[in-house]
Amino acid sequence: MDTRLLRYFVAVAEERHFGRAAQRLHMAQPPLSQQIKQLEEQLDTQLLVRTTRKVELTPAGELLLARARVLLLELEQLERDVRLVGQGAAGVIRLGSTGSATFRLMPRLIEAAAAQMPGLQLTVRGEMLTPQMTEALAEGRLDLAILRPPVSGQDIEYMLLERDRLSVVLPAGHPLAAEPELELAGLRHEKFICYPQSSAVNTVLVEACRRAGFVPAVAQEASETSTLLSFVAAGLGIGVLPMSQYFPHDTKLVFRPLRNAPAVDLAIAWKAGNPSALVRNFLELCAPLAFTEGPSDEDPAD
Amino acid sequence: MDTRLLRYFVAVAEERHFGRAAQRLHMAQPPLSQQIKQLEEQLDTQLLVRTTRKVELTPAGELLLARARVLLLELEQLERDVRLVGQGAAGVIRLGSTGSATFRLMPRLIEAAAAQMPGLQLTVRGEMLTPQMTEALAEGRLDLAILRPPVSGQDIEYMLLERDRLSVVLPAGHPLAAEPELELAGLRHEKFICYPQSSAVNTVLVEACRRAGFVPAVAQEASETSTLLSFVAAGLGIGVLPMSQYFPHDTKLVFRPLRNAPAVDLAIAWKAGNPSALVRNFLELCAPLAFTEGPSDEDPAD
DNA sequence: TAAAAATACTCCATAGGTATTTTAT
DNA sequence: ATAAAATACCTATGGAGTATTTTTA
Repeated sequence: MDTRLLRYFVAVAEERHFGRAAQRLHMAQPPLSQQIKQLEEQLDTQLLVRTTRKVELTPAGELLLARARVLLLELEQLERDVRLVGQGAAGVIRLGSTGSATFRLMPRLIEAAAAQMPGLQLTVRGEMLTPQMTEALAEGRLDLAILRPPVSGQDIEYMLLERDRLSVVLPAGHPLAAEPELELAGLRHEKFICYPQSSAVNTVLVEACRRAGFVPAVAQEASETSTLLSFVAAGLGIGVLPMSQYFPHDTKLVFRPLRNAPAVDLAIAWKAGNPSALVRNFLELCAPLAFTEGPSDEDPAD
Repeated sequence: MDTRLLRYFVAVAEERHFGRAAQRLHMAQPPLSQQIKQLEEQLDTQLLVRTTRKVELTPAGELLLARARVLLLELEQLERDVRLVGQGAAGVIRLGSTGSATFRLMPRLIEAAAAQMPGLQLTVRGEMLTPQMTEALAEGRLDLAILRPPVSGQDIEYMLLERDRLSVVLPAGHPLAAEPELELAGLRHEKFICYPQSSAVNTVLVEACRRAGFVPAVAQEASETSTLLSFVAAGLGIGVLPMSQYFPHDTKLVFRPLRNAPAVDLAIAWKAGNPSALVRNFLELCAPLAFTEGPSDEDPAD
């Protein structure tokens, strides 16, 4: 059974008149009569009772009319949806994210997506680490990931969203809090509250310390920024983290910039090759949100 | 979008191979490639990624595959259902019935219908009177009615299902209970518990009494048989009702046949003209259930 | 280089058009 | 008598076939 025949039947059944239905279908009456007859033969069932004065539906015709309408609407909807997905205007993006993007960058992205890509459904998995995310991208378990470069090796492309710099967070009474700006080398005897070993920030920190000639002493690991800050506030050690992570929530904490602070970038990454139209559209949406030097809306000093 | 194209697409998407899909569709590969290309052009959307080694689905293709399968199944189901309704194997019959058929005849009909016409849905309205039912049939509010002839006039056809005869029911101590068989004329001085005036049984009774030379004195009307019998048992009067209504439920009641008992028939009626295939099938199913003399499985005497 | 999809072309089935007839009110 | 559907016949679009080329793993 062809959708064309269904459309023809619905037109005739609704108009109860072959002539008017033919007009509505932009065709002549005789071929319409033929096609309806053919439909009835195909279904081996009389659908219409015709006299020269009126056209009436048989019970089978009533059933067909009701259900054909629904089917045709569903088909139309399907066509629309396929078009939307094809144009990258609708669909699901599985987005991984580092924990430190959750509170500043992610809300902006989600807001922008909701406004500009209403057909997009974002499935966010937060609190992931860079190697986890690159692996998930490579294996197709994620479509996009917000992570901190560097990216180990293969098959991952990315676009910078934010260029950030490391800064130091100290407990309020700490002697180094007297200095307006700190040197990394001056921290060699401190105890550090660190992000997990495999995290991008920790990788950058350890490498920077190595260049400054020491290995940082890890007092405690903390996988979330809030935990890390509370450990620092409790005096368990000092923290080193991206400036953007700071906002003045606690008087027991003091932030100090680092001279020649190592850069930590935030980027959106995808598997190299052909990202889907949807992913491409989302990346276009991200591009204007990207900026290259630390936060501008908040002052990280003190 | 044509169902043919959907079928083609589903075949290719499932086989992930144009050649095999073409085989499955009993056609050559080149026209299949062309048709899929055409579908993609119609939808303005790439559905498949082809290389010479493998065929893969785009997100739009995945969506189309999933939903096209559903749509095609629905279409198939619709075709089946229309066929069933067309052949009168499925659909709804609105069946009216006189109250006195509810306990003997109706269960047999319903059982037979459930067994032989599983697609049939019977909507039964019981406790109706003959004139109500003929009117409802004429106006198309009922498809069939189980009623007692005669049918007043117009446009109603019927088939006899049961030929029954009137009998008398007496309170146990009644003088007439001594007789094994009664004459209607002998009841001229009795008080009667009657069915409603417009009921078919009452019509037959009044006419029979008129011919016997009297007008029955109505002590009480009762629209249901059970009510009527309880009034008789209470000694409020005697009853006259079809033999088939009797079964020995009460020792306070005595049944006696009437000599030359007037016939009361039970028939199934429909609007004259072209009953639908469904109604015709149901009538065919009823025909073998019809019988012409009173109950054979139960003995109405005493 | 070999398997598979795409292209080029040909053909014919059939959807749709026009002219006319039949039918029911 | 007339409006409307059915029939008869014709045309041409496009779906499907065969032969061949292109592509990429």
